[in-house]
Amino acid sequence: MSANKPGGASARQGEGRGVTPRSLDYSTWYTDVVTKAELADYSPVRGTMVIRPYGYALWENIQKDLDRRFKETGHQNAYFPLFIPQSFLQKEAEHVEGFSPELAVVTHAGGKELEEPLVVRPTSETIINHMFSKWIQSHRDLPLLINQWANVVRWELRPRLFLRTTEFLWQEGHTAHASEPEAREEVLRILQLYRDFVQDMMAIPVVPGRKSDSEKFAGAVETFTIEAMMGDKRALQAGTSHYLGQNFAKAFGTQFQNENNELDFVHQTSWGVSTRLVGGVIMAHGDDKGLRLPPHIAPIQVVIVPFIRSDEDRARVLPIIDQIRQALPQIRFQVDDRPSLSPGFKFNEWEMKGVPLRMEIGPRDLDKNQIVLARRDTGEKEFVDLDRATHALPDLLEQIQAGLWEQALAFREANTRTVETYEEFKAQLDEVGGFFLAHWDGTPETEAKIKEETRATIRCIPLDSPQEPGRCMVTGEPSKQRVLIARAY
RNA sequence: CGGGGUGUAGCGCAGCUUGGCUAGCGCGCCACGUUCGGGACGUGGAGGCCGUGGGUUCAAAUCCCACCACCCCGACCA
Repeated sequence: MSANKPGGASARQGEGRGVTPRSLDYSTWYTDVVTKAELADYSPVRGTMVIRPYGYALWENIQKDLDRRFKETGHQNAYFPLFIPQSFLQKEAEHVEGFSPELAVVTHAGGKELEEPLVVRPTSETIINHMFSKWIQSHRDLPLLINQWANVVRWELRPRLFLRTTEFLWQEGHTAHASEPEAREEVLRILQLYRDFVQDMMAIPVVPGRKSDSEKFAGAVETFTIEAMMGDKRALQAGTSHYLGQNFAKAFGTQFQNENNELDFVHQTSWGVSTRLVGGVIMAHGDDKGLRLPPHIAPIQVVIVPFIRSDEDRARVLPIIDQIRQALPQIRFQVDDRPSLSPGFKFNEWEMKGVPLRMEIGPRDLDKNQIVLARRDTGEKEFVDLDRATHALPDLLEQIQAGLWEQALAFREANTRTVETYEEFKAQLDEVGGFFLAHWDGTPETEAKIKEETRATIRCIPLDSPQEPGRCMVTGEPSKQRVLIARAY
């Protein structure tokens, strides 16, 4: 039976109340979760999406915490324009080569053809350097630590909700420093910041590492990455931090006078995470009932479903709810008192939306002076004495945060293998998939061969794995360290 | 760009092979009532340029041609 006939995978999409099971069709499961949890919806222009209020609230929570971390490390927010003169892109050779194929270009405006076409920014290194070159004169102007929250456009060939949309939201940090060591320190500081954020807030374990030359950012000297494992065992690049060296500084003349009265080019970094993180949290934690959100970033942490059948019930139940909410102002509550829907319907809906904790309360509970708490991560229900509720709720949220982390970590560990030979690698990749730690001779030729033959890529050269002499699994040439290889999004 | 599909009510689909009745079904939506501790039920109701343009025909959702859009798989990528 072909995939698009009735009964095939895509025919199931959107059907019924639940989502397509992950085991049946992971890709359709993902799309189902995004649309049914009301995170996003398709927009009329190919590859673009509308981020719906619930999805946007999730992004805002991500933004809020990251923004705080950026500011704590001395960065300031600014905003640079969407339009960039086409000639700017062409000033840095690798940059233009890397981005040309995916640019959206404005050629007409105000009813006339433009003198010079404008590129809709795919990233802002060029326009920011243009400005930096005006703002920086002295070593006293450095370091310059700028971040911007923005939308960017990349005309990707194969879009996918949140993971790769034509237009996406992100933050891009751009910094200029007086020396290479200082800039490199910044690159790793941000990588660590990203790692802490994704692990502590999103409960997704990541492998920090350096990208191979062929995988690095167009125009960078070195690119660092955090790589996460998704529920189908594929890798997701969750954030990148680039050491740009003096490449852009030289292209744009971003110079300063140092303490020795010499003119020098600044050393730069850039780094970003995007709305792709939302896709990451879906695929790292979601199950066949839908989304499972880590409490630290969940727009709604506790949904309260009251059982109310009469005014008398209402008079008993609502004050208790108010009391609990007032006692816990730090928790994000939502009370679902929609009268026309049955409790079962509500339970399923909030499970689809991944709310970490559900609190049930009705006359029957109040008779016993208790409430019911149901965890989204384990599905467990427990009865809690009313007077213990204000302690139980925050405790449980932390347990759920930790529980999701433990599950994701255990899953990654169980699906990460060290392999010695290319045959072993290929067999295991097809049979079980996942992350592979293997020796590589460091050449682009071998890297290309692996990619060509297996569709897996070298995700990174991990930073925190030990130096360990070995032989490349493909060529047998010497290698100093194992690298992380996987199929990726 | 290559391969595979799909466009019919808000969503999911049937109808097309073999042209013809008032274009159906499920879910959702609206009103009222009964329900409500794991996806409730009854009654009544609203909602359609059948993707777009052209052609064939007495007659087109249905046949022919062209176009457009979107989805899935690959190459590019945060």
